[in-house]
Amino acid sequence: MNRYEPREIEGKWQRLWADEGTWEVPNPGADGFDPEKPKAYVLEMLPYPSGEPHVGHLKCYSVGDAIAHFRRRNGFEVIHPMGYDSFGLPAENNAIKTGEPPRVATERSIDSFRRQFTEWGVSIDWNREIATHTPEYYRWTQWIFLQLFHRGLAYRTRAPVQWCPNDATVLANEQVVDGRCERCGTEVETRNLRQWFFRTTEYADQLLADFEKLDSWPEHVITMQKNWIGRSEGAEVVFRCEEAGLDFPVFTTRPDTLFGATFFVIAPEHPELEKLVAGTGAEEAVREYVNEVARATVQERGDEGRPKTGVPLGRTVANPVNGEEIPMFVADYVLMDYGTGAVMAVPGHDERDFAFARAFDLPVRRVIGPAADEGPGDEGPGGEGPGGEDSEGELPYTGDGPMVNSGRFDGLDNREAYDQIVAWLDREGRGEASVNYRLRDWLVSRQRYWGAPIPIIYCDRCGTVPVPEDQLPVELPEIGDYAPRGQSPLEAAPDWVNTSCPECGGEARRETDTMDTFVDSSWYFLRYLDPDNDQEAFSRESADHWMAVDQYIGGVEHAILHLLYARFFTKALADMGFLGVSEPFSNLFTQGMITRDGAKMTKSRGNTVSPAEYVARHGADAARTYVCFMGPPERGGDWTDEGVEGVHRFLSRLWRAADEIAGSGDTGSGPADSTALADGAGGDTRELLAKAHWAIEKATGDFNRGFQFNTVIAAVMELVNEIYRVKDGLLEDATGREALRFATTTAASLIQPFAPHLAAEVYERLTGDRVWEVPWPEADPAMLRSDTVKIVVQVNGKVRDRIEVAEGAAEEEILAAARSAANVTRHLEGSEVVKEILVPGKLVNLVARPA
RNA sequence: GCCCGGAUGGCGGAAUGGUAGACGCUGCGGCCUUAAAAGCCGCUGUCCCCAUCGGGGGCGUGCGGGUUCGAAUCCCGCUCCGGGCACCA
Repeated sequence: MNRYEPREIEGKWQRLWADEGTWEVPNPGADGFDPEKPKAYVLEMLPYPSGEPHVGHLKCYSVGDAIAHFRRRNGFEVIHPMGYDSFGLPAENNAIKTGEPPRVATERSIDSFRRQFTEWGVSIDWNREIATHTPEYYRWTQWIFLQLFHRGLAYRTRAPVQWCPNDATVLANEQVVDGRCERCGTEVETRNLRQWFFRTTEYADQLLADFEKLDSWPEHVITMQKNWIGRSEGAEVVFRCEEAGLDFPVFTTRPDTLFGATFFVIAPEHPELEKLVAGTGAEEAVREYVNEVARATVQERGDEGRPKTGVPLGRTVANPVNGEEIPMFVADYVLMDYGTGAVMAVPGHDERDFAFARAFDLPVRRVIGPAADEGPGDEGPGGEGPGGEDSEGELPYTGDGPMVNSGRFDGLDNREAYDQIVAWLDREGRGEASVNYRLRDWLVSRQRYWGAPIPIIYCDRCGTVPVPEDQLPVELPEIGDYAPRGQSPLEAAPDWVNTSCPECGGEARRETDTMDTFVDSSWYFLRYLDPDNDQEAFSRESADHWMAVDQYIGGVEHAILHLLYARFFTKALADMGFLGVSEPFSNLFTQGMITRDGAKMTKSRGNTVSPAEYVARHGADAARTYVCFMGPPERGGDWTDEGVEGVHRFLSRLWRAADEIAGSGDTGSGPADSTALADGAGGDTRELLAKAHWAIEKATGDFNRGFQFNTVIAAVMELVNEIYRVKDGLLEDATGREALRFATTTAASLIQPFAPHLAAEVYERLTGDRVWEVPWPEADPAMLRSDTVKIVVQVNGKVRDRIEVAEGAAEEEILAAARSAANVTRHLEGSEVVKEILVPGKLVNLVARPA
């Protein structure tokens, strides 16, 4: 008998697939393109090539490849490309340390990734491979930047931005977590710099509304994005400071509490602050406070539990609803980059305003009573009933109720008052309904070397001039020193920086910042569709055919950043007429993280798993199948060596069964016909065939039901166990051998999405056919039925016996058999049956009561 | 604090109103072998009872209640663990 040698088998099939270009698919208009064939775009998130792929990659591409194979065998033309997110900080930081150019290290990593993906046997159309650091790619990243610029969606402005002192660059809001740099964990600082932004806020509403257009995204990812966009409805209300001659609009979600405003707060960065305090005598104290706030880290300022601080300004503003003059303060709990940078403070109905009022001993006024229907039957502590002093209720009160202390609105339900007050403000020209978002514009400038240069030139005469499209790409120059010094390392390449103005031809300077690498990965799925096009980023025709991505697979850690940016790009490109779809990813699958010894794998813990090592030891098929078998793929799992070995053992059993059957002499060729075989067959032959059809049914169902790969694989394991149970007996005769051949080829066929090499080998040996070209099997309903069914008999809900009855037996017949089952009669002794429940094909429950 | 997940044998998990623990791992036993490895076969939630093969019963899906003939599954109230958000007016 031969041994299962995965490395030999895998190498053989990988060479064949590469030589034949098995996974390559043609674009519309190309040779072999079939317009009738439905397409499926299966895509895993673009990997960042660093060193070697880790188990997270193994899982992602194993899951994605299983889906790709399954779709192909269900009749789809599957586009399944691969590339590299090859700009980015790790390569650059390595360059700073070692002096080795980032390109060299990056391309070495890319080679390693490509080699391993090949060794894993992932079914990739390598003709479409891209890498974002190549001029052929970033030329079009720059081109898209220019399109956004022309449309007003890319702009440059001076703004307070978050600066990471360690990485020496600014960061997008999304890249700051708890006041720290998401990448390196350093506390970020606020700096006031001129930077490039993409106007993501322009699409805030559409980004929210279009969740409707998605077929299947995990609910929690949608929730996370909704929270991130943070839409709030409210009103903009103008408060006027007559002494300073200034108007201060505020945004509030609670215009119904307007009569409760007892003071007014503006942010320390508010542009009118200096003008406002001039001549009040508070200038010095305010300046000191503002400086103090500026020194604090973003994290310190963001701490919610911190006591409220602030400084009175010696000015008042008039409350538009009642003309009341209320004092103004500057305080850092008001943020400049949300709303208008100023708030009306209603301490009676807002926690934060309440805390500030306590600290500064300011009046607190109730303007909404507790809801009248606090619950009549509700036995609250000291429930005094409606006659009690309900205005003594706890403040701040953030619930609903009737209006009080609100002039002509008193007595109204506060929801109703909300609408009336907004309408009144509108009529008086003092305010209007308004919507605010938490989402900010996307800061894309980075003061780093290893990214796509921003294609802009600054000319003293002409101002900010976009690089003409025919001069793209603006190539990244070679430089000698990559160390960041608070400005882009590109400043150190004078030949490159100094250029001529495309408009007037005079002396001009290039923009030296590069783009955030999330820009590169916001459109790569479009470049795959037309990777060699040197006239366009992608042709409209190719995008119309292949988009949207039918199944996107990746880690949940990209739930906000990458997915939001890619959605923004898609919408902008669609609005500019380059695309016919406005959502890039119809279906999203987020795979769970693999841990080791219950902990996240990190180099410092020393608990990392090298996929290459396991592929070398047990084969790619075992490694791939194992990561899909660990548990439901959307959940995480703990890697164990025994687990991989178990899967290897299973594949090995399948291989040896096939080897034995193939070596047993006269077997048929081509696929075995199980229907013909089943005709008149009994005993083990019949049972084996039935098990094979059961496995087809189970595997197909679980595949379609949210990619439950663990149970798909378990079903095939059961089939293989059944093959072993009957194998020795059935090898005796031709019919038995044919049944075994059918069961074994079925097992190979069902395991093919996970273990494509082994499946190809087994299938070819037993049928002469290529399994990846064979349609996904279909279960024969006739084979799923059996002549008899086992029925569980319960007495009062407890299982007491099992009976076997003919399929389709009459109800009375089954109940009679149930009542007379040996162990049932014992439990019914001295009782009478008062109710009989029959679940067809499953169970009988006899409800008995003492007689 | 708010919003999402999750909790089932020694372990990963299966079962989404109808036999709890499929499948895999671990462990134990048997066969094969001079021996070992590999392989093959069997057992493996827990406690108890009768017994020779075997058979029977109690308990059991984080905790407490409820609905139902029947609940891991549905409802109400908790506990713990994981993730996300958090001075966003």
